[in-house]
Amino acid sequence: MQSVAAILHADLDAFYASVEQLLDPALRGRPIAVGGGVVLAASYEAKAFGVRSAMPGWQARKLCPELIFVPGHFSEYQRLGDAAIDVLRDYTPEVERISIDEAFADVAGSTRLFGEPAAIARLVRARVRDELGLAISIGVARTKHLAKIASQVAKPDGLVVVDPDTELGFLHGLPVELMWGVGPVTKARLADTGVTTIGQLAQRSPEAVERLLGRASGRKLLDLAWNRDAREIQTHRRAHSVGAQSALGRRPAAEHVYRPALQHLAERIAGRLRAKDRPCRTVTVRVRFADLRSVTRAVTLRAPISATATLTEIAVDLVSGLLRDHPEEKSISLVAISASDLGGATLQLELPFRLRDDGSRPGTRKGMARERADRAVDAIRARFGWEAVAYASSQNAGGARAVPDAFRSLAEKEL
DNA sequence: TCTGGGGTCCTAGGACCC
DNA sequence: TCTGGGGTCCTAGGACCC
Repeated sequence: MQSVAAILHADLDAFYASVEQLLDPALRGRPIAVGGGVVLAASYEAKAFGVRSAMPGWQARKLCPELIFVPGHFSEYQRLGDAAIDVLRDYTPEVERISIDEAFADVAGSTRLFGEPAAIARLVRARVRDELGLAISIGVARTKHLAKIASQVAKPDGLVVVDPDTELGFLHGLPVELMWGVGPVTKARLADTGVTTIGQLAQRSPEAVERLLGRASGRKLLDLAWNRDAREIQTHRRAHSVGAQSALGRRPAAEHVYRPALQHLAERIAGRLRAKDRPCRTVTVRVRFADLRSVTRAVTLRAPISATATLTEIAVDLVSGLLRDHPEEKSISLVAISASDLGGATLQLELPFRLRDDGSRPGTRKGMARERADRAVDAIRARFGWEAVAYASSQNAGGARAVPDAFRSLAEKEL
């Protein structure tokens, strides 16, 4: 092997639930779930009963009658997640954060200062335990994919180092669903052809796997099965899309239902676009019907937009068109907006003939009014917080079932 | 009692241009 | 007069990840 095993994958164990047990000692050792109407996260004690995230609250209670629901300390999750990643950064700047509780790190350049990768992993685990009170599992391997699998195998609260000389032996004994990109559907398709382990997958011909899973997915999966993974750590990743969605329960497919919901989503999205100066050119909406089937509609504009009112109007138009195409659907259970085709972060100059957000020329009465309104709202929110002001029609759009906005923010990626 | 929310990537087909 | 094909952009749907 040419290179050493110097990629770390670090993953905080049952993160949200562990933070709650850290904050309240009475919760330690007990089955708990963050959330209420729906389980946002579960402790290991709750998982032992079959409780999973995204599970409806009533179902979780049925599986585990002693389950304790806690509302969640979202700002603490952010603080402690950041702090744990910062521990990794003390050993290398080559850190790629995947989510609030998970990151890759390349420590190949750090061994003279801090010792072997495995020693660095032990240091990180001990410091996260001592300084933050949290368990973090780490996998160490030559590639990202293998490090990620190793950290999964290491859980709970463990360390697994995969030696470059024995990596295929380690990999091939494991079930296929541990691989990145193998979910329930792919797992079932593979099982139909007798493949349940990564080793069995590796023995299949490329043609057979590509026929089964498609060209790109098949190749990718076979590469991973042979640990051919050339991906490097990416320290600065920017999002390619920004979206938001809102579950509605079961509501009539009528404008008085979806307009306020879309308005609220558009506010959140357009605010993020303006904050990073990354207007979007493509707007996609999704509507989920009562039977959980969902359909999408998209439009790509000639000029990029970031005004809340414009995004709202486009989304409302797309959704009403979509519903006209499905007259048989009388109720909807979710609406979503996604903004993509994002512009660069460079400041846009006021070119005289450039089309504005709303398709009008700059300086028109409509365009100027929208800009003034957005700028005023952005400024108030920057000073007094998001809740300080709302566009009239989006008030109370969330409803009692909604997940708190603070929870949503945790999953947002850097724009 | 009925199933969250924010993202990425891939496939297939059509429109359009050269 | 008929047949062809590649490339790009866009839309819709789906699988997957955390």
